[in-house]
Amino acid sequence: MTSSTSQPRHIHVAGELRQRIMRRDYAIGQSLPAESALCAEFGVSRGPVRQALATLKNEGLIQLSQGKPAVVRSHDATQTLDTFTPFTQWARRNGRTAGSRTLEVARRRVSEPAMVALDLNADDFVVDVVRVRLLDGEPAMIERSTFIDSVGSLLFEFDTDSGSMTDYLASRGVYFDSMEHVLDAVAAARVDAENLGIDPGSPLLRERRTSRDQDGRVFEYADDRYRPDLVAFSIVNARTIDARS
Amino acid sequence: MTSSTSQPRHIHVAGELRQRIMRRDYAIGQSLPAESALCAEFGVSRGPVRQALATLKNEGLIQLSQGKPAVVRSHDATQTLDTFTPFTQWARRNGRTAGSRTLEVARRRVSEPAMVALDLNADDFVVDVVRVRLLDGEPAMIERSTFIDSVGSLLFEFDTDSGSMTDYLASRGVYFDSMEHVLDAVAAARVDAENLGIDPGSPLLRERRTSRDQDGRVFEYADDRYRPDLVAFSIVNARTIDARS
DNA sequence: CAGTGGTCTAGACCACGGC
DNA sequence: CCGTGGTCTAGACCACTGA
Repeated sequence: MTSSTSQPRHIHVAGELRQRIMRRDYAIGQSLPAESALCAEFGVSRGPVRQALATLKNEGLIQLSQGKPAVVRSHDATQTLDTFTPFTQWARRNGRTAGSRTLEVARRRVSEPAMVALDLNADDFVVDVVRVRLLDGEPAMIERSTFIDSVGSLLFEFDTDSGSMTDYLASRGVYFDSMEHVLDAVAAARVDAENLGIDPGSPLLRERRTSRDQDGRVFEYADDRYRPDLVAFSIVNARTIDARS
Repeated sequence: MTSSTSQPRHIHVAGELRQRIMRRDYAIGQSLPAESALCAEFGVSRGPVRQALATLKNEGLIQLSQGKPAVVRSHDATQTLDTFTPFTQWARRNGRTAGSRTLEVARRRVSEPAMVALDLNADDFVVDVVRVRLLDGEPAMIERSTFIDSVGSLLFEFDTDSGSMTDYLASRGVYFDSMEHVLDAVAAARVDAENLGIDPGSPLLRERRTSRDQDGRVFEYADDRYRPDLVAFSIVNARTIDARS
């Protein structure tokens, strides 16, 4: 009877340990309890415990090595693969307020790059959403999302300035299951510059994203451009627990 | 008696499946054999098979879902967390030739940003290595690495133009175990522009990297600047097999 | 040397997918 | 409905760590 109705044990263990680490119960460099101790404490076998530790390792929180217990590496999971969490959630987690100013929501024929990414035909319709995203009130990013028609049509019933589009889509049964990101740099176009309050030609960090739902279907293509003085991407590239060769 | 002396079974299974996928034995969208079939074929229990599948999922090669076998998502693992493999290896894997033109290898007192990243004192010595990295003969990136003294001193016995610094360090017992990357964009400084053959002020993709060895010690800090017209970072952000909350 | 994590097995139960 | 993957257990062996 630990907490909610029925959560997989390894998730519960991971959550509990993550909380302790972020609460700074352990100093950086300090060891976690041995696996056997964790098994005893949580009343589970080694499987779930090891799965939980693998999760924390992937989040960059701990360091695993053979022969000795896991060691705390970092107190916050901000810098993670999960840095690619949706803008709103990311801001909230970092104690900042996210805002949004919608420039347009339009149903139209698909553009060239989106057509390729979404695997559509030239005469297919899509829904484009262009928004300026604010961090603590300041323009930090300009986001150009293109959704396949079936998903995009849901957005006309949604106030795109009000909150998290991700949460809204999830409530309508569309989950972001995996995303593919391509990162590079571009010079700010005139529109970009005007909306972000910077000089044309100054460097922007660009993220082009392809999102898939739980069934592996691509449903979003996005071109996001960030002001590098306000936002940077941080990624922990821990050798995956099982990738060695 | 499958292959080498004694390789963990899950690594062998992952390698075999990876090879089949990249060899295009399965079309994209096609299902892999069921876990039970894989168990039978490789003569192992479900544990190793599932660990192998988790690896491939993390590499973005397959899609896992409950109730049905894994589905092939991509034929090549180029776009992976492992995109952060060392430059030389990355180039080789993509069928391109990597080159290197060393600008300097110098032992000197640590610079401000490296001091912070490496957790050193202002009067500590480090070894700076500045190189222009070439792709098929063309300048693609300028790399400024700073190594802690004990590691950097190894580099004076190494021809930094000859091959992979990573491989060389590994041969001397220094392994890159995990790295932390911060990505943003900067305008090309005059030096950058000259060495990369571009205009000053044009946008560059910057990667600042902190590398740790197998014991979790930070030993390298690097500031790499890429020409965005030649290189982009590609990352697959699959929901980790065990991270759900 | 004893304790630890890395790996593996055999068997089990459940929730979900598709027929 | 049966087969699938998601999860879990109990027990085992080995390689490595550190006193």
